[in-house]
Amino acid sequence: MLVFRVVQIESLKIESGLKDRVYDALKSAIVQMDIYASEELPKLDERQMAEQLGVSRTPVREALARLEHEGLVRMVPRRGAFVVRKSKREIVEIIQVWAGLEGMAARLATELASDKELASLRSRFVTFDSTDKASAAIDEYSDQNIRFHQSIVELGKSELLKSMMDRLFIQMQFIRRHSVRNADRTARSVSDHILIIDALEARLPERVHELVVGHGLSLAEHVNEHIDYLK
Amino acid sequence: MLVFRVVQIESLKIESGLKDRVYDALKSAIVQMDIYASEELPKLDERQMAEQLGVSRTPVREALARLEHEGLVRMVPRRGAFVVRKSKREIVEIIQVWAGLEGMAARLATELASDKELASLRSRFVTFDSTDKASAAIDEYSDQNIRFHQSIVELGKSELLKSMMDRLFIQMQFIRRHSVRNADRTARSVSDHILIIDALEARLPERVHELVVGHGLSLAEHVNEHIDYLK
DNA sequence: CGCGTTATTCTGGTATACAATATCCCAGAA
DNA sequence: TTCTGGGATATTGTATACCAGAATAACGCG
Repeated sequence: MLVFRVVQIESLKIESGLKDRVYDALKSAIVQMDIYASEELPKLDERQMAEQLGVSRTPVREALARLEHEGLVRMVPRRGAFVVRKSKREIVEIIQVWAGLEGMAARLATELASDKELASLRSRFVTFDSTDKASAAIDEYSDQNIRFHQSIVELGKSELLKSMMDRLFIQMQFIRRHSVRNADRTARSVSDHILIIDALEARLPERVHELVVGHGLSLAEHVNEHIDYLK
Repeated sequence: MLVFRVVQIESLKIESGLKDRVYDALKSAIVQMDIYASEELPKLDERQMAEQLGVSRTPVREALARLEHEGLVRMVPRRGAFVVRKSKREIVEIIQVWAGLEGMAARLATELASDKELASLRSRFVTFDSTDKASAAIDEYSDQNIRFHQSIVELGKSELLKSMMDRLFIQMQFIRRHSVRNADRTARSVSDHILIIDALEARLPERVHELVVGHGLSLAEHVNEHIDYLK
């Protein structure tokens, strides 16, 4: 049985230690990698990475452990760390969970978001795309799309919700780069967004929840049916 | 003559390293602690714990890092690791997220659960409580209640969903021990469960989703209004 | 006698050393 | 020539050593 000493905690200072910088470096490196390009899984060498970053293996291992917990990396005992390649099923699960969480965020937003915030949401996302969706910048629309969903999360005003969705979002980055830019889906997406904003302004929690979840699940279904480069 | 079958070793290999055992030991120790009993936060001393467990500090630190990531422990740079005490707001957020995920699980279950599984769900959870809810075992009902919700999660058949809810569940353990056993809530809970099972059997995704979410959120509200020992 | 300053100690963060084991290559036999 | 087995090598897992900063105690000054 473990015995713990008891102390009083006073200040909670937040310093970004070495391991955090290593973590950030590794994460961005991993996200940048094109996982689905080669057949072989890239292996992450601790020594090599430590040397490249100019630190010892210790913070590298801590960073890898965090990345493993977030699902970006798999550490096999005595074998090393590997970047994980998600199966289609796993990707679909991620999107489904995302949908559930975003739905809850939107639901909470009907109680917690101010009129001003909702007005801002509408002005930022409705005026822009609906007019010239067919024009040029599909990438720009894609960014806009992401910002819309992240705004929804913000309006839910739940730190936990936000942090969990951030973690899932990292995983979705992989897919986003490859995701088909489907004009049909884009159009439907825009109209869905309008419906969602309407329901938010009408303060209808159940309806918003259902709209957001349905919107998210349609993406899951689309990925499940049309994305074939995933095993 | 002996013939050996060729097996896939990777899936069978269950090597629990030293850090995993340390992790399990720490987690159970922390969960057992009564966090809200004393005013002071227990501090976790790395050296002391390493000595008690007969290992070096390294695996202890790795275990602490994992626990921090799961939200049970907070590591303050150069100050040490502390068991976290959740604020009421954080508890409410946990329950809300839980509700969102469980709702999604139930929704998925309307497509993925077999008739047999749903029948089993009904037989296990309806017959039992509705008759003698006022009788004796409130604790037993509480366990039954948990099993019901975990069954819902299982039926969603999403590993990700399950793992995320397991993590949240650990956090809720703290609260559960203190949670008020309210007869009124218990009664409503039972009838809610019946409605949920009905909707599952009717394969109505939106309705099940809404029922489960509503059920979960009612707990969040209850905690928010009636639990005062949380700061 | 009390408060502020400084010195010591204690603890966590990082680096490094050691041990265990998986991988790889080559030699020898079928 | 190919397959198997054993050893060399490389890499991870764990332990220990060292360093920096914070908590604490001791000391001196008002």
